[in-house]
Amino acid sequence: MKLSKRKQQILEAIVEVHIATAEPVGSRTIARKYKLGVSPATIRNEMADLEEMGLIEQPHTSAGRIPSQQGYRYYVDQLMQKGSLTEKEENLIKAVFARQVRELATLIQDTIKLVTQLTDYLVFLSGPQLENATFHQIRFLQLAPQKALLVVMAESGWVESKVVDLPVPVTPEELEQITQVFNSYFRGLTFSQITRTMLRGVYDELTRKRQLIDLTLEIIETLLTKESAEGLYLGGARNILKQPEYRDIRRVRELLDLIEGEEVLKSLLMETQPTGINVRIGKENKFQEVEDCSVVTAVYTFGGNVVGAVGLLGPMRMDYARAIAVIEYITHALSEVLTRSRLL
Amino acid sequence: MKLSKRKQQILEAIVEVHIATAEPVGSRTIARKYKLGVSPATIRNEMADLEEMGLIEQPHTSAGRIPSQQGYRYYVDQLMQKGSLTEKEENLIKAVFARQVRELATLIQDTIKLVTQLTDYLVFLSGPQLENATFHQIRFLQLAPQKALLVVMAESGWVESKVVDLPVPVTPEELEQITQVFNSYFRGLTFSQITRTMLRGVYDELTRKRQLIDLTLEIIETLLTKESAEGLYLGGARNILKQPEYRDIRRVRELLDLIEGEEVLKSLLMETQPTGINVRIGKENKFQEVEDCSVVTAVYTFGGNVVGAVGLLGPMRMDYARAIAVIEYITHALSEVLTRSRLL
DNA sequence: ATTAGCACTCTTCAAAGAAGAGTGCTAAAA
DNA sequence: TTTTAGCACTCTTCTTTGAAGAGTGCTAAT
Repeated sequence: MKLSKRKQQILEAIVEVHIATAEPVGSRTIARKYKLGVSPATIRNEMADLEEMGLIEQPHTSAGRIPSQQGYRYYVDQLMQKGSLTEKEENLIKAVFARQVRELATLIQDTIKLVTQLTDYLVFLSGPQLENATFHQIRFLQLAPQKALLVVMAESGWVESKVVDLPVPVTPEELEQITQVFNSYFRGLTFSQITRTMLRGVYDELTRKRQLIDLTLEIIETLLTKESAEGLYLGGARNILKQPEYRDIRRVRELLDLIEGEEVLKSLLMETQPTGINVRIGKENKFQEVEDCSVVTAVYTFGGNVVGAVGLLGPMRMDYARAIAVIEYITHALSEVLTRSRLL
Repeated sequence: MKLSKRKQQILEAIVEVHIATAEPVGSRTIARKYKLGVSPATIRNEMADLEEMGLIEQPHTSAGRIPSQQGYRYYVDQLMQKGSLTEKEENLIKAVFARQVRELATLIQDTIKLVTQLTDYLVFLSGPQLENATFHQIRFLQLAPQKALLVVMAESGWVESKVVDLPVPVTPEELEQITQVFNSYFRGLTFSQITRTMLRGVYDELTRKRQLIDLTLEIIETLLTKESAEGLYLGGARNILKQPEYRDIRRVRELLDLIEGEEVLKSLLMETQPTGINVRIGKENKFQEVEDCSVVTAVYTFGGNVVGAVGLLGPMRMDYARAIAVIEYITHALSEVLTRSRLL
């Protein structure tokens, strides 16, 4: 779709003013705020054209115009200036991520909180998936005749374990045999090649030399409070109520349904393309539940592999430039911290 | 506070009708629905008395009456008939709890969902605390010169483990030494006596005899997706919007603040008295944030010890009889399942 | 002690009107 | 041919008004 320079300017003005005010934008407002050197009447003519092209629409006969879904799309693809964070904001992010990271769950919660502070949208994040990690080995630690601890290790250094209630009494030799089988068969494969689901990372902080007893004590403590690395993490639900779109309680209800349902948000993260920032506007989303919302997502990585995604959900009238800038910065920072701290 | 039989009947009528309708209750309504054998005028006189005693109040000069906080309290303590679940509802609960429980997290989520279906209030639940469990032993499994898996066991059978990055290279003998120290010093003490925090349970299902390899595979899978046993679990936020009290977006905002804040809800669960059902009405709650809400909580147990609590939060105009019945039934059922399935 | 009757108060709802914003069209100007 | 001033018209929003309804408190009669 080709637009004259002036039509572009007018469309941009409509989108930007509407994003800022949540109100329909009239020809006078544009003439006043953006000095295009033409009168409102001329702008009106152009607006009639833009409406015919489907880029803007009129809520009712005598209101200003609001961008249509396609209008937003054109804006995002062609007109929008790349946004950036203030130095202060970047420093805030760096400060949070510079802290020594003990627990993956803490890191994720901190990230959510951070994004919550930086935007007024719903923040959602999928915990690291380990599908593409490489199996290293398993080990058994027998605890009782019918009870053992199974330890799973990935080549990256990730280790996880779980108690197994054995169906029958088993000798150490039998356990050893199973271990052999696994380790010879699976070494070097990714977990997704072995099973299908794959999550959870473990790591621990370094402490001083001779304080091994203290350390052990501390480990017991953190062990007992450790949190999941799977599933969906959320924040900012309260923020989104600031948006005038959510003045109607029904919209809020739909939003809470979405949040409690989880599946849609998970799918949105799953579908995220690994390259760049994904922007889905209105009905571009496959899910009916979010067809009047927009979603900005991007993946984050560990050692170059995609392991999860972060998303923002807001009204179509979202500040795309800012949302994109925040998601971009955060996913990069998160990838870096994750890789650096070897939490996976 | 002594009330005549008739005043009691009138107060009960006001509370019950108001709970059902969310509207102020007038003298005529009471005369019509409850056959007290007196005219509206008489009821009006009694209502004037009840108002003077602080049990009911008038939103404005010419509206009906609504119960005051003290009115609800009197109702809950003196007038309310004990509620009960329908057979169908009890069967639903039994059906859910009869399923083989693999994961503690799943059990908790199921419980929340259940209560969400049974009431229209916010459901919140604290995961099992293990403070009062008894330490049994620890074990180390060395994974690398500076890396080991620490396994912690409680006498109840609970086991948890975590990878430890050792600050310096350690010999197996040194690890053995530390193990000895811990096991001799701490055996028989509760975790709260040893450290302060204490959570997380692990268990696994029994499978068939020779399928150890399959089992191991499955364990890897579930291990990688295991979830936290700590913290606060929530549900039913969407439900509570059905309450007319939450037609105002500001109330919803406060509610979301409460949910995202978590601290207040956690405190409410912490403060729950171990005996019976706790009902806190309006300002009886210490927290300003919930001073126009009511909270019904009760603890659940494992092997006789209190390990967590379940709560319902709703408007003061809550159906107390039902809320209490649900919480009572659920906490008992949960305690029983937990103990039976040895998840802790 | 109870009740019928009634004046009074307050809320809620709908209708009506005024104000304001913005458009589209026409005819004139550039 | 493009732009613009002018103006009638439409639609929303806000305020006012008035009527209807619910419920009370008081008084006097039962």
